[in-house]
Amino acid sequence: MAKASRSGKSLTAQTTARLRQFGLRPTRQRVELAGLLFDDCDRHVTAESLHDEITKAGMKVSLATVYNTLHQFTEAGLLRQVIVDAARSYFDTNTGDHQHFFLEKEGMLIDIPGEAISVAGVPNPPPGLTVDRVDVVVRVKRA
Amino acid sequence: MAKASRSGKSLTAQTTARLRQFGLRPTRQRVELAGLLFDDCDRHVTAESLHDEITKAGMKVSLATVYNTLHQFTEAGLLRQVIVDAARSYFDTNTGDHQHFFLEKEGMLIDIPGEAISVAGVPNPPPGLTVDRVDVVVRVKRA
DNA sequence: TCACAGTTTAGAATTATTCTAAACTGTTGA
DNA sequence: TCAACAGTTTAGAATAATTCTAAACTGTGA
Repeated sequence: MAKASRSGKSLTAQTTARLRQFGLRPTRQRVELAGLLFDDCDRHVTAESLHDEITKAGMKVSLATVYNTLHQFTEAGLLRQVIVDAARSYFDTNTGDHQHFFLEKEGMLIDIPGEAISVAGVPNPPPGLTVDRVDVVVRVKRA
Repeated sequence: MAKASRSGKSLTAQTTARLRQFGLRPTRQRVELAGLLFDDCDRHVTAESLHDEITKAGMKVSLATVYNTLHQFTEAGLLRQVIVDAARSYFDTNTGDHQHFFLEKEGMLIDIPGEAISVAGVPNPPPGLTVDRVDVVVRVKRA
C-alpha cells in the first residue's frame, strides 16, 4: 500500500485533489513540486532552491517549469511571493496574514505571525489609490 | 556669475564640498549626478531612470558609472536602497527614517514620514540575530 | 482510445546588473 | 606648474535570474 495520511487518501491523491480545486491540472511536475512544498510546515523557496531540491530527490523537472509552477501557484493563491532581496524572488507557502524576518547574508526568511505585529498610522494613500497590502520586513543580522 | 545659492557658493561648489565630506572624490560624473539627485526635493530613481535623465540633460555618463555611483552614494550614506520590486532596484535620496507607498504598476514610490507610521509587536529575533531595520511597504493600486 | 487543449522543456533570448582591463583625471608634493 | 599615481570612468564582455519559443508530450473528456 502507498504512503497514506490519516484521511486514507495517498498524499498524491490529496495533492491532486488540491490542485484541481485551485483550477490547476495535476501534472506529474505540479504534483511533485506541490508534494515538496505543501507536505509539512511553512516553507520559503526560490526557483533555484526548489529546483535543486526536487532534482536531489530524484525527480526531473526543468527549471523553466519550476518558474512556471511557482508563478501559477502564486496566481492560484497557493503561494505568496516575498520581495526582500534585489537578487532573487522568494515564495512562501504561508499565504495567510504574516510578516518576515529576513537574514540577508544567508538569504533566510522567518515568518512572524500576523497577529504579532501591528502597523499603525498608515496615511491615506494619494487620491485614486487604494491600499492593497502592507508588508513589513524586519531585516536582521548576526549579532 | 554662475548659478549661486543663498550661501554664495555655486551649486557645483556646494556639491563638490558635500562629496568630499562624504569621502568621495568629486569627479565630473559624481558632481553631475549629485546635482540631479540632491538639488531639490526627495527623489526615487533607478539606475536606468537616472541614466536617461542625465543623458537627456546633455551630460555624458556611462550606465556603469551610474550603477557605481549609486552604490558608492549608498555606501557613503547619501542614498538609501529601497527593495520593493523584484525587477529593479530603487534608490531614495531621503535617507532618514521613513517608509513607502509603492505603486507597482507604474514603478512609483511615495515617501511616508517616519513619524506617521509605527510598527508594534515585532518579536525578538531568533537568538544570535539583531534587528537592523524595519521596512514597511504599503502596496497600493489605482482604485 | 482519440483528439486536443494545456503543459513541459531545451535552449535561446532578455534584462538588470557586475566585471574587466585599458584609458582618463583629480590630487598631491616638489 | 606639473609629474606621477591612485582612484575613476568606460565600452563592451560577462553573469545571473528570469522569461520566451516552438516543438514534443500528456491529462482529460467524449
